[in-house]
Amino acid sequence: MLDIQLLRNQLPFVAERLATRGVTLDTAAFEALEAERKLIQTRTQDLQARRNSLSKQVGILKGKGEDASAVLAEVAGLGGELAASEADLAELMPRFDAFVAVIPNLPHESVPSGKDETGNVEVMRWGTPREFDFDVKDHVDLGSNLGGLDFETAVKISASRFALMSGNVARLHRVLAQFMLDLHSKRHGYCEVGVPYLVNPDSMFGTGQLPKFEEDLFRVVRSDGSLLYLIPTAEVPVTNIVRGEILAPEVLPLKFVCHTPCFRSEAGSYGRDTRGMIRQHQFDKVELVQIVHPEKSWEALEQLTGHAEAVLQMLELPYRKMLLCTGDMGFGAAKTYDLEVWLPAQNTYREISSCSNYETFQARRMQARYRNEKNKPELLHTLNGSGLAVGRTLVAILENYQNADGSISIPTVLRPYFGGAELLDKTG
RNA sequence: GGAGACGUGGCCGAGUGGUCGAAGGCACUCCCCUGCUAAGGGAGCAUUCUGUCAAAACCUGGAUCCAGGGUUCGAAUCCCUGCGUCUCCGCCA
Repeated sequence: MLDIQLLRNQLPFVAERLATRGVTLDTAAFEALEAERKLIQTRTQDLQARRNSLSKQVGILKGKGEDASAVLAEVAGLGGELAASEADLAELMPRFDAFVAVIPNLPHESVPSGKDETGNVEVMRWGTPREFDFDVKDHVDLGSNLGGLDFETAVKISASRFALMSGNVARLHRVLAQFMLDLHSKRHGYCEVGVPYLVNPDSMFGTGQLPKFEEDLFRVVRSDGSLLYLIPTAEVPVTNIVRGEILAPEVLPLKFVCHTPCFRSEAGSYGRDTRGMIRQHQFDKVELVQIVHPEKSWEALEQLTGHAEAVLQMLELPYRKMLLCTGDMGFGAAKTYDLEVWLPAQNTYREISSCSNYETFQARRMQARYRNEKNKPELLHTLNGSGLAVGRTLVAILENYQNADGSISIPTVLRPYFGGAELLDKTG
């Protein structure tokens, strides 16, 4: 959420920055809401002040045993007007809040302007795509050959866009997650956390999924009618750890790593990436989250992105690092790097990690603060990034490490997890 | 699932409808005193919104004692609902 004061005081500037994202801020609508708010709120508060002071007088008079009927009559006359004014305010504020809640974050000044993904800027490439002297198979064929990837059975059990992994594929998938957790917790200084996979609407609001993106979520209706949502990313439960908290500055930065399944309805993506594991309703991801001092978030973004890159580098997977342009960034992000891994079967780079600094955008929604040098509560900055998407990493390993006979060489850093083995084949 | 108890500031804890945003204690900050890592004295110490202001500070006012409703001129205090915690029983591990 944006700072209300910024909207009030620098509306043209906000509108201009949002326009770079392709978002049109209805400034006239905001000004109308703000004018109405100011009128109704000040009127309501004046009436409340009057009511409070008269009621206090009643108490004083009665305490002295004197007659309070004159004051009571006066305050009685206020009742209707006050109730009406409070009702007006109660009607207006949700509209006001709803307006502000769907305004995206302002892009950082270092973010290039652009309409869509074609405006993204390649920052660097790492590694060289391998030359194959045989026809490459895609991960679906490779996984099937290994006897461990079965989408038909997954459909029988559940629905399309789910996968059934077994044997060596399931094991490789599990090992990848464990490798990432080990790396981030032992070498990069993150605290591993285990979190609920179902979260309440407040948490979804806090990180920005609600109210605007409900259609992307799976939701669960409980017997009492209340709602829980399946997490679309561990970012939601992990970042919400600090919701409503005022942290002591010395605990910063908080760094969490968390492995969870992620559930996305993928509404609106019909027909895209229908083959294979690239786009699933459920996928595993190891997420990095940092809660930092506001002056430290930009260096933290570089650091966090580097931690995600380290996974790719250690797995020796070629990738490129993209700086997203204004038009391609997510709702709450001020700046985002995407990491894209090379997929031989698609002959292209595909997103495998997205690392963002949200500055105060999520913290304001969550009221996540720390005590600053003046001992006053001040909003934190939040960041998160995939480190990495496990399903897509599995795809990348299968495709990049495939051999002519359909077996898969095991990346060096993973071999300890396989008892030193160097090759995965059907026998697993 | 059944029965009961409870939800107050960073923590503990008082508060039985009226000047309570809230006694007292602990912790913390500042000052004084003190020659010895102790003790004593004084002061301060919730959050948030709003008005004024270019802005900040100050100041004005509103709101907040789990949440949401209700009763009342007035609610931390009474009533209802929900959520949470604890204890006992049942159930399942």
